[in-house]
Amino acid sequence: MDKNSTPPSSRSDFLRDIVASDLASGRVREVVTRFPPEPNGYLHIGHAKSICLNFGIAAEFGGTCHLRFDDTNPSKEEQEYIDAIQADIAWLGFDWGDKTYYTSDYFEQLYDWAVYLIKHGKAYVDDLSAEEIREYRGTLTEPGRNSPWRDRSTEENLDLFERMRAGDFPDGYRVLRAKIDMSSGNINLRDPVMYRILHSTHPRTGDAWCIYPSYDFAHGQSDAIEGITHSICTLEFQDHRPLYDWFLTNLPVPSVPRQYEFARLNLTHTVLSKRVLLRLVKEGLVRGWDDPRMPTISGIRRRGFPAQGVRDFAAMIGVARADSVVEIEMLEHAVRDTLNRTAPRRFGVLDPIRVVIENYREGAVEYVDVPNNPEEPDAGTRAVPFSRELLIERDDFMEDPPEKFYRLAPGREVRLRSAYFITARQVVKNAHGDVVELRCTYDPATKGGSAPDGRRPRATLHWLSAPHAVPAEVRLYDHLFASPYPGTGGRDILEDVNPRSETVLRTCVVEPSLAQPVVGQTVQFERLGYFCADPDSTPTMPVFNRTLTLKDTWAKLRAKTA
RNA sequence: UGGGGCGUAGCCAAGUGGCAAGGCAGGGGACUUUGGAUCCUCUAUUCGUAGGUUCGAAUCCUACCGCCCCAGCCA
Repeated sequence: MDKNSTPPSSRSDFLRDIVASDLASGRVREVVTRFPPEPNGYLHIGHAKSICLNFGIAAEFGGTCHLRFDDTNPSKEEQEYIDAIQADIAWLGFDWGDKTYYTSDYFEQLYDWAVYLIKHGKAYVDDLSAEEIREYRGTLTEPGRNSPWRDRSTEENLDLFERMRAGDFPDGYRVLRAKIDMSSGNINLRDPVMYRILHSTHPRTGDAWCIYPSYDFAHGQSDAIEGITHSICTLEFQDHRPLYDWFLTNLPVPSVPRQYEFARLNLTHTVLSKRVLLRLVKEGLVRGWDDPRMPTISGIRRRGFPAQGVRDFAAMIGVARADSVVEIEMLEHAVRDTLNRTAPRRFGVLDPIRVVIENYREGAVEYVDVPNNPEEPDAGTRAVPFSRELLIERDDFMEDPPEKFYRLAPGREVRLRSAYFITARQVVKNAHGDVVELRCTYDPATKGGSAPDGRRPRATLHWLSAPHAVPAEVRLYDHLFASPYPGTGGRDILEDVNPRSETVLRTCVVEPSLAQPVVGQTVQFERLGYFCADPDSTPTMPVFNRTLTLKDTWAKLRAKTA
């Protein structure tokens, strides 16, 4: 197998064990899973875990995975989200063929099943108000009480339910409830609401309905209709499983799926709550759902994270039932790992300082060959212009260098990557004492970056020919939340937003090959990190988002010393 | 004081009665035309705690402790 596509580990986990044994025992012939997003927001990295799980299991066991929009609440759902969700899953690299479903496609069948339960005395129309229902439900430690409407006749229930559908009542006027057990220790079994009245236009069914099924009444039956074998969801639905099973055993469903739960993803320095994400967008704290700092799929895509890295991350963290918070460094590792193998190397200087090579012929230009990716020789080389006036990173020079600083300093020789060795001869400063230019000399014998006499400079710097350098804007990103556990201090979580999560640099320069970058392509600026061309790029000003820095042991050393 | 879950290293996580995988993070070193990458190497006598069963327990039993979820006409 190609090392570039080797999964981090072909692991087994409790879900794969269950699927394998169901297949072995013949309980199921073929595996059918589903990813069931509600189209009320954008998908985030937590959904990516679920997507990789559901599509991954289906693929590994030769089954199929459906995409089903769980669109039972038109007051929160929009077509924009339906479109974005599909784009995100496709980008992640999964293909659901023609298996696109909507819970709303089953509204008629669900309605019929509700009537079926009424006829069997297992559902009733309740006239209690929302508040009364809450009161009658009891508490965690006290049982609930039966609604006075619980024992209506079948005829009356049928008539009322029909009129609910017909639009005879305003929102919230009545609900249809399952008749189960008001004293159950499991609150979900205390006569859960099956249908509520909602005069709201649905993105798909328009105004055809004014009653909508609840999640509990829709999900299991939708699974059954589609022949889902393993209905995988997150831990908070554990308490709903008895209800999920109750509907399936009390209804003439075509198949009997089973629900399994796993722990949802939590990430340090990150918030994965649709509610909070929506607020960040609505309150303008970020550039939108696809802001490069957002943990949304569209955000990390714009940031430059490769889908492969996200998939590797999902495989790396595994699946279990214990609540956990994964350190974001793991995600970053997976992303760096794939980018290291695949990202083309380029030169970019974020904070340029001028270097004049005094012994280099004025007006001369030569092109040096630079490897596109040392990790992959087949990627070839490119020609980068070199001339008398260069630009290097300001951080790569120190007039009075501390110990362990190996880069350029007065009198010191360093290598310019793939070009020549240069030695700093003189420092030019302005009236404020700021270094504005370095006068250097080069050794013509070191062309290509190696010396015939075998001497080897301690440092290699990236560089640009000043007259050929292309101005660019670079946006530096850091964690959206500085705290590893945002929102835990009793503050409003939005107060924890890192004010330095985005830094815009407008005086950067990049090599000529990046003048018209491919938007969405991530390259490595050598020695700096990975950068992805942003859609905000214009023909005269490319814009790059810093995906991640390279690991920087010098920065770490310096921080430790300071 | 009801119901449902979960506790293995700083963080994920294997392990299902035979003597604690792996990854991330961190430390040390080698190599290096990216202070990147790569490569070596170190980090749990111990599995929430206490008892018990057994030749043998992270795995079985008992009790206790801690954490998470549930009282939407959200999903």
